[in-house]
Amino acid sequence: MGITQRKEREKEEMRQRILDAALHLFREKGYEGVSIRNIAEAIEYSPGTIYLYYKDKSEIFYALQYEAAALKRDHLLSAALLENPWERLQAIGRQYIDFGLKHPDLYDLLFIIRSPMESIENQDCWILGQATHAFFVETVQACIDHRYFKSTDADTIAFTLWCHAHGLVSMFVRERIRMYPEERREQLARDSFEMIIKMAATL
Amino acid sequence: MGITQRKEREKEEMRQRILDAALHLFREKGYEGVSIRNIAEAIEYSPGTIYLYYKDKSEIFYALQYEAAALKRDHLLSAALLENPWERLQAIGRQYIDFGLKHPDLYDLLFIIRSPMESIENQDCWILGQATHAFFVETVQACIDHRYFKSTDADTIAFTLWCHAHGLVSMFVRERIRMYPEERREQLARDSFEMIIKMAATL
Amino acid sequence: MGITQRKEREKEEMRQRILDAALHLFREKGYEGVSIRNIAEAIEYSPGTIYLYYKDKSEIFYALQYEAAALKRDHLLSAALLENPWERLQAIGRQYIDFGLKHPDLYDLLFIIRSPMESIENQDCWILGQATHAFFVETVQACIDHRYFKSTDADTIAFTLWCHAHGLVSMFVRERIRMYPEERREQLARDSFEMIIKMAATL
Amino acid sequence: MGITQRKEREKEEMRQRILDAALHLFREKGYEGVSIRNIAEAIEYSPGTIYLYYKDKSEIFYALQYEAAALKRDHLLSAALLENPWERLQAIGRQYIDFGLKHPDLYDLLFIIRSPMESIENQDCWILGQATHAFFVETVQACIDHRYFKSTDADTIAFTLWCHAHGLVSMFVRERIRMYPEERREQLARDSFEMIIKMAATL
DNA sequence: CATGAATGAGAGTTCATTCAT
DNA sequence: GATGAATGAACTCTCATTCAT
Repeated sequence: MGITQRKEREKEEMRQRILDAALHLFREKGYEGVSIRNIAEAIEYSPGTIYLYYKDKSEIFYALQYEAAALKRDHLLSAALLENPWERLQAIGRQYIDFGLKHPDLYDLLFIIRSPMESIENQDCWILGQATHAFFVETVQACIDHRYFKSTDADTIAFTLWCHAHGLVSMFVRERIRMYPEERREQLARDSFEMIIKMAATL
Repeated sequence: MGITQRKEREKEEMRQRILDAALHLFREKGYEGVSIRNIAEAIEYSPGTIYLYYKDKSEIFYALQYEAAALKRDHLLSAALLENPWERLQAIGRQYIDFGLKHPDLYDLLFIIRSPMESIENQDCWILGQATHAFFVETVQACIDHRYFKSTDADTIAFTLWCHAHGLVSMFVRERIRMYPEERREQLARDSFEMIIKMAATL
Repeated sequence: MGITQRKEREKEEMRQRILDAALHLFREKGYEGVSIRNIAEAIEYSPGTIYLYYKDKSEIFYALQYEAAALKRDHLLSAALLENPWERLQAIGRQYIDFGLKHPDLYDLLFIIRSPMESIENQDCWILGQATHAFFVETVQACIDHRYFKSTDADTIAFTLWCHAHGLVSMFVRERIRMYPEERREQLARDSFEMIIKMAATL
Repeated sequence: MGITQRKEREKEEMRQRILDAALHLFREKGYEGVSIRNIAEAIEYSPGTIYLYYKDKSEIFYALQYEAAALKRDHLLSAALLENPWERLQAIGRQYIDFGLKHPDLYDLLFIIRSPMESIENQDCWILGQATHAFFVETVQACIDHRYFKSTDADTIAFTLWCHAHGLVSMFVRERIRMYPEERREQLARDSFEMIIKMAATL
């Protein structure tokens, strides 16, 4: 019994090691830089070994996405603690953007990359994402309930705010922010966030 | 005399056929799916033939991007005709989003795809993009001048609106809109656009 | 008749232009740099046109070799004028080496490059080469006749001297002279030539 | 235990097989005729397999060169044993030429072929070559020290002798010896060697 | 459990050559 | 006489994946 457990644990550790290496490569060299061979090299195992822990490359990819989703959830945790829904909403937005700018690769993985999204294999990640999203919508609803907004369409409000945040981060992640001079970018992001908050307050 | 013209036309047609094939592949299988060999196969020519029309792969890519940029500009032309700046601004936004939803592949090419952006070879496309963007910012400024906004920070207003529109379209293009049931998506997009317009009116 | 002649002349001019371009490319980028396309580009004609003047690539190659052989012969002409056989022999050697060091690419073409030597197409070049060589052997023989050498084996003497000169030049042309520091190379070549002359005088 | 050894041996055998095939192709079709695909075909493996044993094409080339250098050194070993410097020098020359005539392809590889000579990757071969050359020069020096030569310029003497030997072998390797009828070639080589030795004795 | 050897497919490119026009 | 379009084969190299050991 203990043996089985240990084996199980060791297996999990190996999977994690593979994931860590993959994530590392992903951050360093982008999507193209992640190849089975590269991962194998990084963890100092043979390419074949990878297949003992993951069926194929896409499985690693999904696991990576899940990992990113979990990290993102953790990043929003501090915001979740705020009781006041309006403050909480602002904090969520701030942290969401912060996450995206701090971990562009992970954000990319979650919200931009083209991947076989439809595949059911990615369920875990999907569920996690939906939970986070639900929590966001609920916070908007709470704001409505507490009369922070006159509008009562929680979904549209949430979607609109998300559009802004996603658009903002995406421009950084995929470098369309180059439209603006480097020294103004950060300030612009901050100002735009303030502006959307102020705008939202009028809803 | 006519011969030269015909030849010229045929050459142009061939270039277009290559571009069309490339775009098609791009839509179907994403950037990775576009290979010289693939294109060649699609148009039923040998791989070498492609090189008679485009120097290398990236040139095809740039041509594609330029084409997309031109189409997008054309798509926004009708909006440009409106005299009233506030109405013009709304029209620009509407058309921008409309373009993105109607031509997700082109939008992707322009605003999402990872590509050798820094390369100067893509100058034409870049210039075109900047012109369009400048026109957008000028319209915002015109709105300010005509007292449609109290805020006078044209750049931030423009950026914020762009963030929203880009975020919205991006979710469709890269299928993160799957978070929402299919039958609600379009309505949500419309509602969100209305909402951002209403919000903007309070600036 | 005049027309035929003009045509003939024009054809010859074109062949020469092709050859010049080929030679130019050969000098600039080495053997690999000479491709039908490259030549065509250089003379601003289409690749197909080349085939109207030369059957295939190897024919150009042979013509090039002949050209090189003629240039080399011309280079040795001044030596041929000397009456005294011993002085003439020295001059031939000096000029031979001089030619090789000044035109390493041509020397390569003539004496080093692997080519379908056996092919009869190269006859012209071959004949020219033999003539030059015969003249060299005759000069050795003349030295013998005038008692500059005690040995009477003209062939072996000629061959030995040629070995030295060819070895010397070859080391430069194919860069095995790198064995020696750059600043000493030229001096070494000169000294060695003096040495072989002095040695020869003892024969 | 034995397994590791066997694997190691098998790997080495495979590397050797690749090298042999490469050398074979090299002999048959010259440098241009050696391609990864060709080698793969020759050993009846897939092209990719080659890359499991050699990083890239140039590595194979370097390995080949090194092998040739080692064989050549071995070929000269017997000469090295002779105590008398003058006899040793003659033996070195004889063996050098003998090596070149017996293994024209290897000689070509070492002393004629155009290759990325400057590359440091070829260090091993380079070092080996320099050692051999140093030994040769030292022998000349020893001859000087023992008054076999009056001249004291070891470098020039060595270089001159090398020029002769290299030129002689080169003519055979690159077939310029065709200038002479086949039945005389060998004799000519022998005679010329005798002649250069006799000449050297007068230095 | 892990390996290492191997594969087949595919990438972007270049080339000599042909041929209808 | 000249062109330009096209081909097919070749090039080096990388990759995900499989499988006997």
